[in-house]
Formats: sequence, structure tokens, C-alpha cells
Amino acid sequence: MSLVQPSLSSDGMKRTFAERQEFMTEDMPASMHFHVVAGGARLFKSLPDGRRQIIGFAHKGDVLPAYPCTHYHCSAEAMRTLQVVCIPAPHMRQLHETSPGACAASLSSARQLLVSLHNRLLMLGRQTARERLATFLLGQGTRMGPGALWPVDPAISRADMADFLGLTTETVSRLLSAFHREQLISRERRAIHILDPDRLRAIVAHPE
Amino acid sequence: MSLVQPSLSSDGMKRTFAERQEFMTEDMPASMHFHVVAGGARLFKSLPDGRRQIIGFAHKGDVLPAYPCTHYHCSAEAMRTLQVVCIPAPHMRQLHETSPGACAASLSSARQLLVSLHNRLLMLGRQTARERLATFLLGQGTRMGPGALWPVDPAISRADMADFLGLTTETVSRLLSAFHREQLISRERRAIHILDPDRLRAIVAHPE
DNA sequence: CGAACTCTTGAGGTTAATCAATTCCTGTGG
DNA sequence: CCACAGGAATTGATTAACCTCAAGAGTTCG
Repeated sequence: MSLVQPSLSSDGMKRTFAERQEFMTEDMPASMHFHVVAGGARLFKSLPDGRRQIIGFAHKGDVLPAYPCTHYHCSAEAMRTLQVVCIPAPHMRQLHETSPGACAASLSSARQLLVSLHNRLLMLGRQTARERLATFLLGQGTRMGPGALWPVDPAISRADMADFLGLTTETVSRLLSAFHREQLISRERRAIHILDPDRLRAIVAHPE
Repeated sequence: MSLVQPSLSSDGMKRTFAERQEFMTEDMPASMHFHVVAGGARLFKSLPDGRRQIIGFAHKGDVLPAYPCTHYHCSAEAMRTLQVVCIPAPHMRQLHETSPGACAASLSSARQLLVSLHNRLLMLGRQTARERLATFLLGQGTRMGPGALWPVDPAISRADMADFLGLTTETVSRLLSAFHREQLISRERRAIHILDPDRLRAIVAHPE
């Protein structure tokens, strides 16, 4: 999932966060929108006992919006050095009130996100571990458009995949090994390359 | 979850659907928004082999929007006799382009939905069956505001709960029996009443 | 080179699914 | 009003998928 929103005016405060820095937490007052300029971030929610669910990943161009509540509703952490432009919430609100185009663009991006979240509900609620991982790999592979196949972002660890897919790292690891044995992917260092997208798609659509 | 959006002008086509009628499907061109006037609907996605995930329920006042794609991305079925006002997508788009207020309202409602979906991702990915059902019951109880406690809508079957929570009807049934034994809820006919919201909340926050 | 992670693999346990009866409603027709 | 049929819900026994715990292998980086 990506939080795509058309680029905004570049006024506002630039900030840089170090790898692993948590720059947004669930109980923080939501005063800023963050527009990612460079780097990547993971968005997640946690339960009191430490269980974590990754909501999505944010890349260059995405906007992490302050939702219409007093607090952020999820946390965000830099996956590597992260540069953002901070847009104060009132500033953004004013922009939405005065420019129908800006508001329509935000609405459109919010709806794209809704569609992708609906698909994730289906995935987490009804798909097997094998199907989830295949879906994830295909999503990573085509995250820049359906043209070429990209490897999985090496900043995404097994633990991240597990927390994204509602599984454990061990299960993810075992399934990656299985996919490797079946020649669906290759693994060199931390990089995962998709070798056979068609058969991955078959796993998603048509479990055996 | 509800799909709240401020009331819209009442021009547009009124339609009525019978109980169980599927008036929106995933592969149908998305030409209309449906504004629910009376009755209720379940929104869901399905896999080719029949597995179903309920995305949410829509009640009076909610709007089922045509998302910015060529097709609806999920299906909807009347839970009982359903009355809707159909708003053609181009009409709505024009409204959004000319009235910043209308667009801002839609954006705000979309963002509310995003927040609730984030919580559902956490639920489906990381909570146990017991925690999920407790969360669901509390959500049903407080769906009209945090004032009073409502019983679960009797139009929601065990199968619906299961498909909402990513479980099976058997598991839902067993857990309801357990909650009943523990005096957390009462069951008379199909109606489920919450007896002890505090202990249900304890189950959600603090699994034993 | 070695310490600290991260990842992989194995063995065994748990949760929830599956399969299979019954029981309980609900609505219909006698 | 009661009998009956069909569906929905409950309950039980068993299985399967995934998790947990544990150990070892591979990476990364000082």
C-alpha cells in the first residue's frame, strides 16, 4: 500500500529523521501532515502487549495525513534516513477549504487507500499465509506500476513482512524458503527477486 | 463501522431493494453512489472459491460511494428492505468540484473510515478470536454513540459476524456461548444484549 | 575478527478450522 | 393453533495451519 497524494506546495518545514526513529505515535496530538520527500517509513499500530500490525509503507511522494481527530491514529517510523516536509494541519485545512482541486485530490487519494485497505481486510481475514505472502510479493514487485518487476525493498525485514501480513517471522521465512524451492523467487543477501509472477498470481487466485 | 457522510440533496433516483438482494457487485461499472435512506446493507468482498470478507455494514444516513475506478470494488446486499437514493457519479463529482464544503465533508468521512479500517487491520491481523468478538460486540453496542448500549442488529447472522471477523460461524457460536456462560452477554431469540461492557473492554485491552 | 542482529530451520504445542450431528428458531400450511 | 420443513445456531470430535520455543547459520558493521 502507498499513501499517494499529488505533490503539494513546498513551503513548510523540512525535517530529517534517522533510521528507526519514530516520528509519529498513536497518542501524539495530530498537528502536522508529513509529506515524504526522500526515504521510507513504516506505519503501524500496536497493542499494549507489543503485538504490532503494519498498516502500510510510505515512500517518496506519499503524504501521511493528520486525520480529523485530536491524535494520530497510528505510529510511523523511518525505515532509513527520512526527509519530510511538515505541513501544519490548519494550513492544509485552509487549502482544502479554498481550493476545490486540492480537496478533490486528497479525497481521491483517500479513496484509493480505502480500496487498498478493503483488499487487505480480505487478505487478513480470509487468505492463507501462502496466499498473503504471494500477494505481498506481487504488490512489492509492481509498486512502481505494472511495467517492470522490482525486488522487495531490502529495508523491509522479515518482522515487517510478518507484521504486515498478520503472521510470524518464522512463518514468513519458511514460506519464502518454500517459494525459493519452487523457483518462484530468488534470494541473494536480503534482496528478494520475483522469478515467476504468473505462478505467484496463480497462488493468489487459485489456492491448490 | 459505518459509512457516515452528511446528508445530501434529496434529488436523484429513489430505489428500493428486497432483503438479500445484491444491488452492487465488484465487477459492476461504478456509475452511482447509494445514499441509504432506510434499512441496512452489508458490504463485502469475495474470493473465487466463495470465501467472503464483510467490509462493513451500512445504515440509514450512510453513503456507499462509487470509488474513483471503473468498477465497484466490493459488493453490497440488502440486510432487509432497503431504500436508497442513487446519485450519479458525475453529479457527485461536479458537486465536489463546485462546493468545497461538500468535498471537505466527503474527505472527512473518508478519513473516518480510514481510521476505522486501520483498527480492523490490527484486529484481523493480530487479535485472537475472543478479542475480535469482544471488540465487535462493543462496536455494535456503541454504534449510535457512547451513551447507551444497543443490542446487536438481529439482521446480522452468525455467518455475517464470522465473515466480518475473519472466523467461522462455529467459532463465533462457541465464543458467544462462552461469553454467555461468563455473564458478559445475554441471548434471547436472535438478540444479543451486552451485560458487562467493562469486562468486554478488559478482554480487548488485556487478554488473559 | 567478533559481536549483535537477522534469518532459517526444526520440534512440539495451540488456536481455530473442518467435519458431523443435533437442537432451535421461523415461517408456512393444514 | 399446531405440525412440519428449511434454515440457522449450537455443540462435539478431530484435524490442520500457524505459533511458540529453541538452536544454529548467515549478515552487517564496528
